[in-house]
Amino acid sequence: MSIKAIKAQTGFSYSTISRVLSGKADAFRISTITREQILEAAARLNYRPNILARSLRLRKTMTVGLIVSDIQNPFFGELASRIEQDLRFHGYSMILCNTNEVPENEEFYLKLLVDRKVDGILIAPIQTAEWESMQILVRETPVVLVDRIFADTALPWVTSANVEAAEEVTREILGRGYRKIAFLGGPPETHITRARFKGFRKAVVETLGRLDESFVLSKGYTAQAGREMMIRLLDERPDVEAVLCVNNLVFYGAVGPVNDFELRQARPVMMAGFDIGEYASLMKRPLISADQNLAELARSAVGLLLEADAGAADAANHLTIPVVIARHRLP
Amino acid sequence: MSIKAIKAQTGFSYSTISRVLSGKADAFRISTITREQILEAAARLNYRPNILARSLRLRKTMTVGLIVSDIQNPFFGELASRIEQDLRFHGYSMILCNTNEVPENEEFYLKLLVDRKVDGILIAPIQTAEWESMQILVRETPVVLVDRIFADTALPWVTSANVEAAEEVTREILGRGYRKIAFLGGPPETHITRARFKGFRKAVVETLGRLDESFVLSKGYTAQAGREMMIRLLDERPDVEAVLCVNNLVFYGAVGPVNDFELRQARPVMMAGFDIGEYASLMKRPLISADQNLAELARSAVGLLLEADAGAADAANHLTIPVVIARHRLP
DNA sequence: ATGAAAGCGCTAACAG
DNA sequence: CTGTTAGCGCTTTCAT
Repeated sequence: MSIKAIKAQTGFSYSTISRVLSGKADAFRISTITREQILEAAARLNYRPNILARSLRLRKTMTVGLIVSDIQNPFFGELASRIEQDLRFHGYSMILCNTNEVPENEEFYLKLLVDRKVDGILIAPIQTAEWESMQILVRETPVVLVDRIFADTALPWVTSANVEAAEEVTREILGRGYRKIAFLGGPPETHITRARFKGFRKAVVETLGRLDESFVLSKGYTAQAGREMMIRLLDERPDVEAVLCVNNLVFYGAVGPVNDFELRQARPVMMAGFDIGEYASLMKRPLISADQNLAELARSAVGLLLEADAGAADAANHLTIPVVIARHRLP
Repeated sequence: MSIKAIKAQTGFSYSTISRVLSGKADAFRISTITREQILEAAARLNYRPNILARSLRLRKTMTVGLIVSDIQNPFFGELASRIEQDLRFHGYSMILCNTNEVPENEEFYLKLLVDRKVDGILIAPIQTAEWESMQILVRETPVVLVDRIFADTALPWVTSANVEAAEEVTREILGRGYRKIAFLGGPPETHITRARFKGFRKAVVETLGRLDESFVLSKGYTAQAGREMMIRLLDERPDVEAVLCVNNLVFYGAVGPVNDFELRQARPVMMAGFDIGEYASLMKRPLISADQNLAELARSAVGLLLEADAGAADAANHLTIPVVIARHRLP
């Protein structure tokens, strides 16, 4: 009823009105007087185009979906925020979907987004490989993986230099004289845990000759998992001197038990983790954080997706972003 | 092209196919054999309805927008997550918009959501009153305010019992013998800051007879603001004994300076704040946290919105949810 | 129990 | 420079 209303007011046709309203007046050399009348009527009637109708007609929604596993995690909060800003800069809106680390939700949202005819999907997947229905959906809509990725896939992805970062942090810990060093991981088959453990193991094996398996735990990416792993570790290996946590939440979960332990034993435990970022200032303890470059991760992911959307040949579509090591309260 | 494809395969008409596919087969007493053929063809062709077309036709998108000020804040992360779950339970999707505490973005997103024909909007506003263009937009789409609200508005809202919670926390601090107690607020004209300060002042004045204004600061809701306020407070009133922070981020920003101060002065400062939640376990310090009931806040907000969407008479549409006081590392 | 046809609001040939 | 018209994919009277 809306262009129609302007038509009723001004007497111009659908096409002319549509042209003026979507900024194509110049291209069609619409007369100034006509433009003015149309724009005036539009303003007066408070005209707003119906995006649904436009999208249906153009087969383009100017919307992309972002699927993350845990929006309560400030890491994903920042990632989502940055991606949204980048997308908005390019004229796209974002629909944010939160799977809460539940694999079934991943399929649900993927379908939802495809049904909504989004122009593309960014996903930090929970699952460890392309599942069946994903294969089908992906044929319709460009998908880019970010942060968490599948090891072997033709899909474009962008992730951090996880192996290198974990190795560097571990070497730093070893360089400070700690020997009994543990790793608290997420689900063992996930890319992030595998990559970070790989770097950790490399540094330990190359420095100490061997890795003591009783120092390696893996359970999940949540604070709850971190807490449980740490309690178990301190119980089974009370001689532990340092620990590397696979992500921020595992670190946050582990801190409590470590604090208690230190009080009882009067001996500090060195802690390190990924993406502690700002939250390092809450703690009085020394710590090392490998902070991913979220700005770059977001920018690259959006870049890859928009390229894919524009139908670009998938050239260099696998990107790895360096990680920055930050030392807190350390000499 | 999609119902059309099934039509081509089965020979049935648009109407019959549409009826079967949208579960109205019983109502129209479509014969079993027909249903089977249609469903079989749909499955084979991997049919998915075009939501855009359906929404355009039905004038209903089954989507609501949520506008928050800072999605990097785990508080809003949890709020968004809970609201999304509740909405999903009722069959709605959610578009999440992040204003980053920038007022202009608020208007931008409000327009965007209205243009997208969302069925309703939930918003935790930055601004302190209904601004002009909001008035217009709101005529088209139901809006419910959550957490941050406007003091005097006919719009439905749900918020926490902020005055009472702040008062209770302050009395608890005073009851523990602290006298020189400060308040770190957000922007002074915002509802949350006003309400929490009101409770704080009431407890202080009733207990001590008067409130020393040099213990009251207000700047913003970010960690940066919290840090700056705390540094200034410790500089100007180094005799301060306790501090109540208006929200979690202000608390997080304030912790660093307080830690340093305590080390220098060998005297502890009691800290309290809102919605510290899980993050309390990161810190070794005693603290008091007034934790909002996010589950209930989310549930109520969604309830009010769906009622408004259903066109219910706006009966009791202003809800206040109790807050829980949590003591950490305190006798 | 099924079909024909109109219309949601918009854009883009095509026509002048 | 402007207008006519078809059609995006779906739902829904109104017929039969």
